[in-house]
Amino acid sequence: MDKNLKRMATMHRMQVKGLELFYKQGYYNTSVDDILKSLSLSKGAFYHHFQSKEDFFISIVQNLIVQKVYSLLIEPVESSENPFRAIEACFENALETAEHNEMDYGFVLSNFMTEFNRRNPEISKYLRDIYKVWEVNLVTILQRGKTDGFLARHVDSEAVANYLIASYIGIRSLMVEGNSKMLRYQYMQQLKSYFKSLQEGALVA
Amino acid sequence: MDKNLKRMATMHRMQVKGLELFYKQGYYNTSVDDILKSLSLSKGAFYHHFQSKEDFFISIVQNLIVQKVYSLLIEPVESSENPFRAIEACFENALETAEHNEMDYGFVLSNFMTEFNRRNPEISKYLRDIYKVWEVNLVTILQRGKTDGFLARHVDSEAVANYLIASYIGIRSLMVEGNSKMLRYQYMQQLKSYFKSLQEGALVA
DNA sequence: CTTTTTGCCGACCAAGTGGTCGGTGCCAAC
DNA sequence: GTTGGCACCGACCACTTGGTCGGCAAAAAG
Repeated sequence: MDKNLKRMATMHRMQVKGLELFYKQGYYNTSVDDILKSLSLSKGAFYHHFQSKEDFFISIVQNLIVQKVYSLLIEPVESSENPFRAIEACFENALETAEHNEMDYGFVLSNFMTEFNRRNPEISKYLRDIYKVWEVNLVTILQRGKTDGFLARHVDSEAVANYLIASYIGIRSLMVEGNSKMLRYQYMQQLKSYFKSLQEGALVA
Repeated sequence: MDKNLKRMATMHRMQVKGLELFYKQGYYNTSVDDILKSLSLSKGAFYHHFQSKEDFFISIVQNLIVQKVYSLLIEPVESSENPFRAIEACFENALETAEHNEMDYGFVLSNFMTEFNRRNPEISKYLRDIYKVWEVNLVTILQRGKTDGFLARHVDSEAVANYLIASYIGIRSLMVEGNSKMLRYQYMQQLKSYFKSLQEGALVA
């Protein structure tokens, strides 16, 4: 009965190494053999567990990437009174994690989104759905921030959420080029400045 | 003597089609044959003009991509009194162009940057240099905006420049997923709100 | 103890990949 | 008009790609 355990273990090993290499080198630039070689496994093992390279990647998205985004960008934001402080803390932490990652290749989600856009609609859809959850989560806590008096009522929560997501994607993209500590600092500084303009009582015009 | 003209014309045709396909499908996912086939040219023609696929791509960066970024994001910003209005107009126009592009695959520069990061340092360098020029240009006009009294003097121009670049990269990334008109509108709205927080006389704390 | 199932092996395949090279026809210079 | 150079051709090469398949050892089921 622990055959099933072994099965799961091997699959998981493949997925973890797969994500690592796909993230590092890109999906199309990483061969199934690359992954297998670095795990000392055979072609047979791979196609015994997964139908195809594409099927394999989708399982990675559902099992590993979803989880990553949730634990790094969604859950940390959910519980706090002041949404600005919650988002700041979450982003600061996420950027710091990236900064201390020796081998940083950017925001996983956005990298894959770029690679698969209109080239593989099915995979794109899975990735887009993760974005959607993130966006909805941000909108929710921003709305709550309005009723709690932190955000000015005229502010468009969806617009703010998308602006936040955009800036996060972008800064993660820039950080890969190096100088990430400075970039993180500058980013947090401007984020706070931006948040000021959304506060109740900020000058609007 | 118009042999040279023909040479240039053919090379240019290859570069234009090459950029189109590399942009659409990615560099590693586009073969030299793909490009040649869609131009009805032969392998011989290609390797007569370019040393390698990599050399070919570098020539595209230097001849086409640099020019694109300059004319879309650098030159339009240079001449105006109010840097905020200049940047707003420039970004609005750039986003509108992207929006009306039937086949939009995101911001060329950032897509390729993602694809080549740490996988091909030489190409990465060429791309990074273009970013640098963009950043320096933004810093310059922001600094001028300070002496002209548009920006508060305590504002960190470099931080603002990077924040602007990040948000632009990000929103272009998001726009590819569709709904780009709404995203552009929301983005411009938040950009203006952010700019307010940088004005002389904005509440700081 | 046999039989079936299962995780895994690795040789093999067709279809590409980037790149080479001997050749061909055309245009310009003499 | 001969000749030399140049743009271009396309068969060919070694190698890699995603994917298949018959087989094998070990564990589970009978």
